[in-house]
Amino acid sequence: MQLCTRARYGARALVEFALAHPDNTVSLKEVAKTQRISPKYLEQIMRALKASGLVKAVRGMHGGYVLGRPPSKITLGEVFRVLEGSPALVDCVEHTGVCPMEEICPTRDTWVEMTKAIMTVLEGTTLQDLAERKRRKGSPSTLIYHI
Amino acid sequence: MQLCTRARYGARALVEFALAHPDNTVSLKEVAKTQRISPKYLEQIMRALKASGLVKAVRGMHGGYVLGRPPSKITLGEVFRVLEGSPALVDCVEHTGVCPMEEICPTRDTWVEMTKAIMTVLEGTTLQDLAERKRRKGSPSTLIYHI
DNA sequence: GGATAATCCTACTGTTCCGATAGGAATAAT
DNA sequence: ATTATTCCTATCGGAACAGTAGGATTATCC
Repeated sequence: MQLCTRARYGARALVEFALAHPDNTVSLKEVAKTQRISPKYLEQIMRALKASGLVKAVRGMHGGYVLGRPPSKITLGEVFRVLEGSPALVDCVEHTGVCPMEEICPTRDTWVEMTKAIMTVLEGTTLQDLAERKRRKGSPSTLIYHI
Repeated sequence: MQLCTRARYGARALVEFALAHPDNTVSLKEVAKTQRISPKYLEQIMRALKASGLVKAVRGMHGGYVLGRPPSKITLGEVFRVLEGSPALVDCVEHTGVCPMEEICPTRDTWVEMTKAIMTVLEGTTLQDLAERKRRKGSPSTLIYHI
C-alpha cells in the first residue's frame, strides 16, 4: 500500500509554485530539476493540475505555471483527488452497493475509519503549510546561527 | 492507493477463526465459501499467516486452522505487517537515508503523519473487536425484534 | 522574422505487482 | 483404501505504474 509517485510528485511540485506565489511563474523544467523529477512525466502531472484549475499556465518564452489560488486555499486532499482519483482505500468505502456482504461486513467499518484518518490529514494540510515547512527547513543556517 | 486484497481477505478470514475460537477449527474451504474468496488464493494467505504464528494448522481430515492466540491479542496492525509487509506509505517513511532530500523535504512529514494515522487505527483494532461487530451485525433480527 | 524556450498533446513501452490458477505431495481421520 | 484436508512450487494474464518519444503550438527576444 504505497502512495503513487503521481500524487507525491505533484505535491512536491506545487510547493515550488507556492513558494513563488503570487509574484513569479516557475517553469516545469526548473521544478523538474530542483525536485529531481523526470520532466516528461511531470508534464503529464502538470497538465492534470492545470485542467483542474489548481494551476494556471503561461505559455511561450519565460512562461511557466502559477497557482490558481492562494496556497492557503489549496489542501493536499484536493491535490490527491485530482491526481489519484478517489482516496477510498477500498471500493466499498465509497461506492455502496458494490459488495453483497456490505451490511454484515465487520471489516468495512475499519476501512472507512482508515480512509477518514488519511483524509483528515490531507484536508488539514495546505500548500501554505508545506511552503512554510520548506522555508524553515530549507535554510537551517538562519535558525541555527542566529541564536 | 487501494488496500490490496491479500490483507483484506486475510482479515476477513481471521474473523471467521476468531468466531470459532477457542473450541473449533475451521477449514480453508469453509472460509473460502462463506467469505467468497478463491480457495487457492486464500491458501497462500493462510500459509503466510501460519508461518507468522497467527494461526496454527491441523492437517488431515477434519483439519483446519485455529488462531494461535486469543483474538483480543491480535491486532490488524500485525495482520497487515504479515500480509503486506511494511505499512509505510512511502519508502522514505521507514528507511531513512534512501532519499537525498529527506532532511529538507516538507512533504515527508505529511507522509509520516498519514502512515501514523493509519497505524493507529490498525493497532487499535483487534480480531475480538471485529468478531463482536460481526456477531452484532450478522444476526440483526436478534437486535431488531427483541425491543 | 527567425531563433529560442516554454507549454501542449497523443501515443507508446517496459517493468512490476496483483490476483488468481494449476497440479500435485504429504498428512491424518474414517 | 478412501477421503478430506493442509502443504508446496510454479506459472500466468492483466492492469497499473513510471517513464519515454516525438512533435505541435504559443509567445518572447534579438
